[in-house]
Amino acid sequence: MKIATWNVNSVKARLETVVQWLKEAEPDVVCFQEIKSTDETFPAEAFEALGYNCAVHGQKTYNGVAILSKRPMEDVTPRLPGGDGDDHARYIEAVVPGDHGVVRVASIYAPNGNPIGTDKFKYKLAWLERLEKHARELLALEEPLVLMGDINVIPTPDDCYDPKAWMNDALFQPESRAALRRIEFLGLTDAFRACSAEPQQYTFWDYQAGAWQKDHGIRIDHILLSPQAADRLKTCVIDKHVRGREKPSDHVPVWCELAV
DNA sequence: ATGCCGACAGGATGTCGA
Repeated sequence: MKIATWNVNSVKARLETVVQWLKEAEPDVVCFQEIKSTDETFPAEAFEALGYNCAVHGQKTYNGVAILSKRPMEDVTPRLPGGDGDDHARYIEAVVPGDHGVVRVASIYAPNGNPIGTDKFKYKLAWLERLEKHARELLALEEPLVLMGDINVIPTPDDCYDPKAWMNDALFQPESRAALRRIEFLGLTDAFRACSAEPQQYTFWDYQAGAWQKDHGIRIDHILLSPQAADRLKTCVIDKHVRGREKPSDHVPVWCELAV
């Protein structure tokens, strides 16, 4: 089963680009982040025409996540538990049938958290703590689990072009990195790092300052696997070339192949 | 030191992203 994640930076502005990639990559399941559309305005028809079922948790203007699956999904849960009063659409989870049992998949859009020293940074850390708590509960199910999306954390200095340039950014704060480590240390495997130790492999390049041309990127889109999913991991790939196309998202797709 | 670019809402330009 090929399972992908992609922060598309507006599904409506990106529809042509996204459809082209879906036709080429043919993922069985794909998680989108930053769809920037409501459930009502999500262009489901374009994806249904390619054979996908859509589970959408959207909101107007900002955020918004979705899961597309060729096979019908079960147990669709459009929110992260906890955080009462939090109305950001940043999490959706569903169960997808495979050839040899089910896989639980979550599309995650963690808060950016900039600037540091503000309520936005506190919100980021609190949100990641909620994710940790939920991940602990899901891991107790002892089933193949794929937590994937724009986690908005640079895990190590090897995952950015210039650690100094990110020193004062929320994405590279010690507290942010520790929050991601705590989630991973519950027993989740970074699928990309399980397949490659190569440094400077990025999933995001800023639109500004010629970041793409200079390869000034960061790796912030992650695929985290439960032991039952990691045992079935065959490969994990960053579709870097997509960033060089017309009208690109600032993020590129990341996908893994699981023997499920 | 700051903006650079891009999407959005709305109808100019401020907010947000990372």
